[in-house]
Amino acid sequence: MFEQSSHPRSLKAKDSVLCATQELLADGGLPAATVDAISAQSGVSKATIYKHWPSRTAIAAEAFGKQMAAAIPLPDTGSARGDLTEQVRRVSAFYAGSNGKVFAQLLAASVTDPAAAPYFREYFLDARRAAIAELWQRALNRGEVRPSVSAGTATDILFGPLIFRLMTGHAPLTAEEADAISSAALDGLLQDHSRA
Amino acid sequence: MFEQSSHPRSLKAKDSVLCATQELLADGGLPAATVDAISAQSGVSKATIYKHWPSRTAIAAEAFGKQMAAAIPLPDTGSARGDLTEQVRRVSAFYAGSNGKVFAQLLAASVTDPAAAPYFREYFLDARRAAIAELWQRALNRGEVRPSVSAGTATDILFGPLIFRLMTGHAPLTAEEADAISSAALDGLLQDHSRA
Amino acid sequence: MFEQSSHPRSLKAKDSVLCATQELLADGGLPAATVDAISAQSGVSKATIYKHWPSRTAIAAEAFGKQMAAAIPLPDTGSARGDLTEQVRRVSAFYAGSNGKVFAQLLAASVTDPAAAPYFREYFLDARRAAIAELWQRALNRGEVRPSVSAGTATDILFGPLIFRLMTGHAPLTAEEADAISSAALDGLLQDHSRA
Amino acid sequence: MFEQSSHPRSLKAKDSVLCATQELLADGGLPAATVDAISAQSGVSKATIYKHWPSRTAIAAEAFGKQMAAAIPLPDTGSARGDLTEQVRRVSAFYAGSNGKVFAQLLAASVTDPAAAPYFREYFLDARRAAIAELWQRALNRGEVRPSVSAGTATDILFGPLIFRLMTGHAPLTAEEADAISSAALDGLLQDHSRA
DNA sequence: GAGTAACCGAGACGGTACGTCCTGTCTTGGA
DNA sequence: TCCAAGACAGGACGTACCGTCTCGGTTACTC
Repeated sequence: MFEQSSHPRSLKAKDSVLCATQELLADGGLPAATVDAISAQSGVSKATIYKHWPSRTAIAAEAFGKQMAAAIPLPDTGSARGDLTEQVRRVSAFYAGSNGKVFAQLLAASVTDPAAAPYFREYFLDARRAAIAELWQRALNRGEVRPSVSAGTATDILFGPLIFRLMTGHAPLTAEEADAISSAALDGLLQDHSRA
Repeated sequence: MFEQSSHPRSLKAKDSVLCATQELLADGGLPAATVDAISAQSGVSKATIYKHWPSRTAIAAEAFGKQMAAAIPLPDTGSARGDLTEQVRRVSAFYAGSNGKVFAQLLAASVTDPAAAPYFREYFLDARRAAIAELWQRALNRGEVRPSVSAGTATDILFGPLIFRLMTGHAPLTAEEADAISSAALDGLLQDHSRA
Repeated sequence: MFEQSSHPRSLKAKDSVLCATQELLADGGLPAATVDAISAQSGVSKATIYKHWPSRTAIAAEAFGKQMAAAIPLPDTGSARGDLTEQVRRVSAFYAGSNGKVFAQLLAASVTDPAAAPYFREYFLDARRAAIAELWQRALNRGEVRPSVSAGTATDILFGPLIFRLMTGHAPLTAEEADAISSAALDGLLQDHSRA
Repeated sequence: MFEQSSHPRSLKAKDSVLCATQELLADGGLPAATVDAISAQSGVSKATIYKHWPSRTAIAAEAFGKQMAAAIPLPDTGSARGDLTEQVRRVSAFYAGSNGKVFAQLLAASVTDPAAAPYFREYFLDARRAAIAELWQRALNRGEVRPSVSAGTATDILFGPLIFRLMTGHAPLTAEEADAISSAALDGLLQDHSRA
């Protein structure tokens, strides 16, 4: 029930590190969040940092993920189409902003650094995908979406294009583009009678 | 008529570099393709290498892109649905293999290294997207696909999910999954009368 | 009658530490006798260790000194020349062995770590020098040695060369070399007619 | 004849390093001469430093050795006794000063760091011992010293005691003590009638 | 053909970050 | 009251790679 660690200072150190990392990420993106810089800014020694995280990418993922957890609240418009359209728009806007840059750097770093991948997934993907899955299940119960399509597949189709554009920059992430994507994708995901 | 470059050695040097890089990529992925290693393996000095490319990622993009150019020939099944379904399957299979790993590393590196992004786009995205766009246009002419959806949007919806999975590894890239994606996506992209 | 110390654990802790340190020294020399390693091996916490010794070198000096106290018993051949020659030979042999290595490391560490120097002196030098001094005094009483030379100076002249060789390794520490040193030192370096 | 290195910058870098190290040694002794500090002070990167020397002790040995090469010129009083007595006095005075501290640290470090030992020997021992050997040979030719004693043994007997005292600090390094040592060593320790 | 550029290999170099190691202090909770 | 257990800051270590630079030899055009 309670934090029973015999050494509660761990918590203070972790907090300091995450807080310092957030500042560094905000200032200079992932490249600025070197372990040395985090150590200097947080007052936590490198050795301690490496006791808590396997790599700097993992730290950054946790720091940025926690900070961004509530940045994109799930919409509730009453309809699956409305919810999903809005959510695609929100995620697109998030990716388009300065946070999107950091997110992309983080995702990129997770590819290179296998130790960080689980952190990235935990702090960015899992919760969000679960929320979308719940939303999808509700819509399914209401008969709004095609039962043949799984929540995971739907999520990938709706948000994969945004990731694609974020990573390669081959197309903009404007609200119009977001709507174009969600509109085209939803026509295949929703039941016919739910289509616009 | 003849090669009239005043310094044809450039060409040999470029070739050597690209060839060496391909080998290094095949052996140890992008991390193995350090500039020092490329220089050593190719016999081309670092100075010369930096005369031809802005960064190691650019070299790797060009080397890997050229090698993979013909790895995924566009299908021609006679129908838009058939072509696109098959293409999604092929790309998915490519991503799932060992080359997909390198591709992911390359895409990740392009995020970090702005100088390499154009190379990545030229050698991986542009030609392929153009080909899909052409395929899309043909389908459009035949009335198989919805005119409201642009080729770019369609491409992103079909292949973005694969990129998403490749980068995060949150879901497998099997043929079944590829079909699930293309099937669900195409229902929104194709004209009603073309749907399965 | 019984162990009546108010904190008998101290004694046990000291013993454990010294014993553990001896093992570590035997296995890997001074570099292996890390405070963490000593703590782990002895089951005595670092805090407790630092209550008893000022530094790890001090621990090692005490541990190794106690162990080696009786390793080189003073000879008693009946004559000053015989005793001193034999003693130089014994010390040389000791230095030449694997224990000599540890001894050298300890002496070296004492230079760097001022807190350990008294420990080193207590456990290695004082008793031995006192013994030699006693031997010297006996010889003096018997008229065997020059009264103009103090016991300390004689000790330095006889054993300084061994230390010199041990530390720099510029010459071997064989029995022959030991004899050459003691012989020359005991006789003097100059020709008789050149002496003051 | 001339320095024909294809990369003369090596020399500048080496010089900078040695010069910076000398300053650091003068200011804070060997502990101050960390590789990081040397790098910072000299403007030479750590990687380059490690290309030229195997360890910081080696750098310090070379830097300090070169600086001190001429610090103790060999005396020439006309007699072996005079020369050797004076030389022992000079070396003792050198050891007693602040440079002696650094010398002791260097010798101590050479024990711990095998890679540095050759540097120490080259820059401190070899030349000096060779000079003494020459002096010894001259004295031998003049019949001043015993032919049964080698130059090396004589050197060890005369200077070993100084090293011994320098390292352990068990006795002072005053001029009087130096004279006591050289006098006793040159004459021998035993009474004439006790000698073999 | 000899002269003269541009070009190239080789690799040293400064810089930056890495991840590891050990020390000596300090804290906590249990015996 | 004392201790084991071990977290922690601090700081040096030696390594890796980057991208720049300099050197001296070679090549291939020019005259």
